[in-house]
Amino acid sequence: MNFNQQCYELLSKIPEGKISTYKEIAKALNTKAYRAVGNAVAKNPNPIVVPCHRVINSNGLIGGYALGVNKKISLLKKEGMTIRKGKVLDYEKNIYSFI
DNA sequence: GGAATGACATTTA
DNA sequence: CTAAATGCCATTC
Repeated sequence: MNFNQQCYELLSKIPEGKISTYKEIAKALNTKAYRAVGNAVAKNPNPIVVPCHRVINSNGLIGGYALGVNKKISLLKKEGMTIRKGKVLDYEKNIYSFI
């Protein structure tokens, strides 16, 4: 239960125009449960309050979204990301480090 | 308490 | 580079 809250907290810290990966989030939480992170975000109760659409796979793929992948892509594009074939181009430059 | 699931990651071919 | 197989952790049934 608390684990999910931690994830949401980190997610809300991601600034606009930046993105993060499940692995990075897990690392920020000082754990290796990137799987659990994905699980936690998947069950996010408030997709509007928490910018969960800024989380993608470590290889740059969009992954999935509760409200639909197309919605996620649309949001990311709005944020300034360039997406090709379900993956974000130059995602490495826009990864948020969770300082 | 145990088995199954998932918005993943890494390694190998 | 793409594709398939294996491992992983927390949550849920």
